[in-house]
Amino acid sequence: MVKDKPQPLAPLRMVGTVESAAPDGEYLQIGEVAALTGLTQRTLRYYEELQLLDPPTRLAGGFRLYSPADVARLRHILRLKGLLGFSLAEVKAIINAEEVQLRPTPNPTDAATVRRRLTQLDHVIANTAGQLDLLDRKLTDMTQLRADLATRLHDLSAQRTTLQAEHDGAQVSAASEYA
Amino acid sequence: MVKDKPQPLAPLRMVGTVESAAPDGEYLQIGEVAALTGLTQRTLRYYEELQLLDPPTRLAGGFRLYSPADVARLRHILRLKGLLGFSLAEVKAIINAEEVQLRPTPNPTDAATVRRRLTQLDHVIANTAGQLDLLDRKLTDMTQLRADLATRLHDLSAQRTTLQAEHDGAQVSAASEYA
DNA sequence: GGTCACGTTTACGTAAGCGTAAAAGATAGT
DNA sequence: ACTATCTTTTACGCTTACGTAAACGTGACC
Repeated sequence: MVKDKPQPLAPLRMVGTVESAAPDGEYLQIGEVAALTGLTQRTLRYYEELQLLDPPTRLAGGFRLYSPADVARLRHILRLKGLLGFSLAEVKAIINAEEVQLRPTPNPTDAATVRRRLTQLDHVIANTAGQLDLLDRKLTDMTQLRADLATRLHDLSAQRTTLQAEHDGAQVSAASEYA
Repeated sequence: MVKDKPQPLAPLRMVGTVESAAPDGEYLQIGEVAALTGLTQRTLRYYEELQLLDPPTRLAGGFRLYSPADVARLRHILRLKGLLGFSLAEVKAIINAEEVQLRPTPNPTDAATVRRRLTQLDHVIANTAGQLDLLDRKLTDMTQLRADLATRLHDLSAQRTTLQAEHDGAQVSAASEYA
């Protein structure tokens, strides 16, 4: 499961001139983010290429600098993909829809604009509700699976103890032969 | 999302001679199984090719006949794949491992055999426990995601009612212009 | 200023998981 | 026997989600 080059994680922690006048606080380089998330650098660049991640700020030399927000967004992507099984294209659509509604109304009390935002909001709400439904279905299914697995594990343990006793018994009788 | 050919699902329910002397009860043809599971016929044949499904019994003419057990196995495959995100190769390994331990010990009380079965059992138990752990991690993560989604949905609804009031207010004042 | 680990872009490669068409045979109904 | 609807196998194609190499620049350190 080792990806990329061996990359024995080494020094390199610079404060070289940042281009985007970023306040530089908890910014991470691509290798660190990769190690943090278990992804490869290739994958991070790929996600950026697909515009799942917005272009990170860059160090003067061109090195990517990921903000905590970038990392958070990445985590969100990963759970949409890993937990709900969405494709990257679907994930992109979802997070784009999410971004849209983050501004709490710029308050342009124009009637037509408000109506447009209303129907737009309704779409987003419907989508979110749909995701919730999907998630709930998955949750119930997984709970069922969990029960099945637990039962199976229990049965296996029982079988094991039985076998163990059988084995000990055989050993004892074998030992008694030499007693 | 429509797969295969349109296949307007038609008659065809025969009792033509079954080859494998199957008692014929709830046997289904491939198209019916496909409709039942949401998979395509191609996918069913593909799974069979990967030996995820064991070769179904065939009608004299060569048509596949799936037993309820086959369908059950298929469902199990689908939840391992869909819920836990295993690849088909991993699924195959898992169900193979599962099959092995279904026989409740043929009772060959040979000491060496018993020991082999014990370590074998231990492996299966470890794997099952591992799956349970994975599932539990997923469950907690999904619960978290559910909470986030619910919060978001709540916020969106609140935003909607606010906007709706705003809209109504605008309508009212506009209407009052003509009163 | 050399070195070394880390980063950059560009581009071809690939494995999984099917889709899709082609040509043909099977079943049931008329 | 004819037809409509199912099924069969064979085989090439395709998309997603990255892997992997090549060639080259960068940042920090000695």
